[in-house]
Amino acid sequence: MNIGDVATSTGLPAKTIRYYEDIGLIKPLRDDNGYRRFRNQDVHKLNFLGRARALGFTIEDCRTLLALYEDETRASADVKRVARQHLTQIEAKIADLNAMQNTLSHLIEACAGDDRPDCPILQDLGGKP
Amino acid sequence: MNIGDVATSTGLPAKTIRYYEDIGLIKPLRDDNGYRRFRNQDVHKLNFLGRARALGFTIEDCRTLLALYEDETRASADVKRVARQHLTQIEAKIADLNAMQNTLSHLIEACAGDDRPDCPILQDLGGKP
DNA sequence: CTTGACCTTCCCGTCACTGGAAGCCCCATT
DNA sequence: AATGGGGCTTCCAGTGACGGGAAGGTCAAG
Repeated sequence: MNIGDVATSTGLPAKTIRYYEDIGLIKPLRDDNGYRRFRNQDVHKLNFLGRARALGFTIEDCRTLLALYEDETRASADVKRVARQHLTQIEAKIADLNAMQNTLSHLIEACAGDDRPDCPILQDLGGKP
Repeated sequence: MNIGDVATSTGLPAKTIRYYEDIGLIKPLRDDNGYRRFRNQDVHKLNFLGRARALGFTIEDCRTLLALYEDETRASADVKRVARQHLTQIEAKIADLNAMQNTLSHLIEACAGDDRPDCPILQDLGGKP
């Protein structure tokens, strides 16, 4: 399989696949013409990476998870730890965003949104005294 | 006021303040020795920027909002539109993160987290058939 | 033989900073 | 007067995870 086919089949952009090779996540073979040749295991890894990225894991987490995935002697505790740390970060982000959403939606509600200049949003940002 | 005092009083790092000048958000004066001299209006703008950034607005949004803030003839509708677009993006991010959190927390619950290799998290990422 | 779709590498740009180096400037102490 | 320490300046490079686009090689079809 060439990169285009792999891109189609995994849903990952070719650019991303090349990038993953650059940073050593996958190691496809090369044909004589220099084209990358992807084996099933490469495609499988890319699907793994795509799913892990979709869950928001960082590339470094993905590297770790992939190594654990390949390691038959892994302890599931190691996987769980990585996942739990990531979950904690996600929850922190959700909390931040919820706070922003709260503030913003209140301000928006309070704003007339007409052609007059009075605006509680700007008042708040300006440090309404 | 020199940059250090402004950093202390606004809570923004000096680096960030210099950056904001670089990209034209503020225009402090200069003393003869080349030091930036910040007027009250500069500090006020920086506080505005700090609050807008804390609400997650992009720098370009901040630029727009600051311009509206300074424009006595603004229409509050313009402010509201910017805020609503941003709120929409925040809500989209929250939805994404909630989906991740959902999936992740279920997977984590299902994982024994012991010294055995069996792991539903990796099974899921590997595309459990 | 040419066209057009692939593929390659390489370099720059993104966003909002952050770190660090090299070098002035100012004040206080010795 | 020299020194020390802090603060200030600029500039350059790096972050994460790619994406855009240029310049050029390769391949199958007509």
